[in-house]
Amino acid sequence: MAGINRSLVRALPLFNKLSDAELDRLLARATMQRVATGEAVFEQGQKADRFFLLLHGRLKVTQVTADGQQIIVRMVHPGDIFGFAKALQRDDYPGTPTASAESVVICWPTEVWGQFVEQNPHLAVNAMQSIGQRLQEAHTRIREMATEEVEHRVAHAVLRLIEQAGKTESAGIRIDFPISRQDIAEMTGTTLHSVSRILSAWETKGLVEGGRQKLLVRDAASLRLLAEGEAG
Amino acid sequence: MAGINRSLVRALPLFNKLSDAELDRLLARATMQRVATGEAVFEQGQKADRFFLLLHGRLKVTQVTADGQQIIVRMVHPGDIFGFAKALQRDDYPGTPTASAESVVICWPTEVWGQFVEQNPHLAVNAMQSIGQRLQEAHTRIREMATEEVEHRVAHAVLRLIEQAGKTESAGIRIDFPISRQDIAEMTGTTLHSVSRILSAWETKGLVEGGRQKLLVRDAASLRLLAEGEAG
DNA sequence: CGCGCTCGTTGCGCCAGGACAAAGACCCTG
DNA sequence: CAGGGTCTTTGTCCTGGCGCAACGAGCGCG
Repeated sequence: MAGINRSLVRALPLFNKLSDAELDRLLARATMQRVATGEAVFEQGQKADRFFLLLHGRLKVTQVTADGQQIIVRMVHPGDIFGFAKALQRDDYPGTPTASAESVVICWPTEVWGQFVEQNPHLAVNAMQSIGQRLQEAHTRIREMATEEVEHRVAHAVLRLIEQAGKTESAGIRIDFPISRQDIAEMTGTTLHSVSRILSAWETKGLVEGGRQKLLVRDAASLRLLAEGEAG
Repeated sequence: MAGINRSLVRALPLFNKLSDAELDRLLARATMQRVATGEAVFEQGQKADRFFLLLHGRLKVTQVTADGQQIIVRMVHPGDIFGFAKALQRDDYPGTPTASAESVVICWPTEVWGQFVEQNPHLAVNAMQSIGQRLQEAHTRIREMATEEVEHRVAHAVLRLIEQAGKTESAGIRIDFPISRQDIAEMTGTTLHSVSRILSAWETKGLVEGGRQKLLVRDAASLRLLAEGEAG
């Protein structure tokens, strides 16, 4: 498909052991797609006929419960694969990936996955490592939700965000995409109100600097202390 | 290795596309090991040099937090692989699998994994599906912990247990291995006390029947209603 | 067969944090 | 630059469920 930046894809860990020829065959089956901010790539419950790779931008994957509550399952960063339902033995997508920022994805029909793995075991190994890491993260989150109180959980979430999407500025580290208090609440299993209170308190202490859909971490070290230690 | 029940292994979904010859080569590298109740197969933090398959019995995988709190990450059922850290790009085991009942495991050196996947992509695909399901379960648990209150979470946990380890008896469905209130608490992110209160209440309503390390579900349908619906 | 240990039950007080409410602050649009 | 929508802040109240404490019950062991 014309338009896909081949060297960008080439550099992804997921494809690190593929030959150029193999990569080309893979890209030949791919389609590129632009996703505007606020738009969903697909919807929860929809039949899973494609899987995706995020090239640019940022997505948040949400799930809606039966009673309408929403949670953010994870963020998708550039280079991540998502919409992998079929390979995970599901017929429908378990969540909805929505663009938090202007994004570009490429996608393949699900059949392609099986075909390529047969010919190239490395791909499966790499994908498994990537899914394995997601599993680790999920377990970490479960542990946090079970044992830590809200302020610690929010601290951990923010630290994770600057790790995965932090851009160093003169005043500190900025989270590189628009994120609301509501988003952070849905990532940590609390309410918008509690997050707002906590961030305000941190701002008073000089740990962070807020703003509409913005967050700048001034003092990551103190935040880390707060996240780990018992004392605030 | 002598002593491994080949037809039992043959029947596992994980190996469903392997030829008999391939299976034999795999088993040739395996070691069998008996694990007594209460004993750990390995310890959290230990260097991951082997991976495992549970043949018989039941394991609970726990993680301990820095401040000493414990949670149950998941239960391992017969046929499940565990201790997969290396394939997931970790050097050490993230948790401790402890036998809840007399168990038998087989294990391989981690190097074997890479070798076999190269020769047999199906194995990778199967393993990925299995890990994918674990990821789904983890997300489900995260969603529950974020949105549901304790009684609902406990209901879900118990339902999951009878699904994965339920033995139908005349009076209802029994959980087929010793499980304490503390265990259920660690699975649902609450305290032993709350679980005890909840189960007592259910017993009064005739939904379950308790006992020391025992649990019998008398009325799974009502429990399911309680887990899903808003009303108790 | 009685002693001790582990596991389970239950009562009570307290508080983190959720629910509700209302008022700013910021941004886009016409 | 006025108006409306969205996001955020902050206050007040209220409750689920945790912490603490003490007791009861089943099980294994000498």
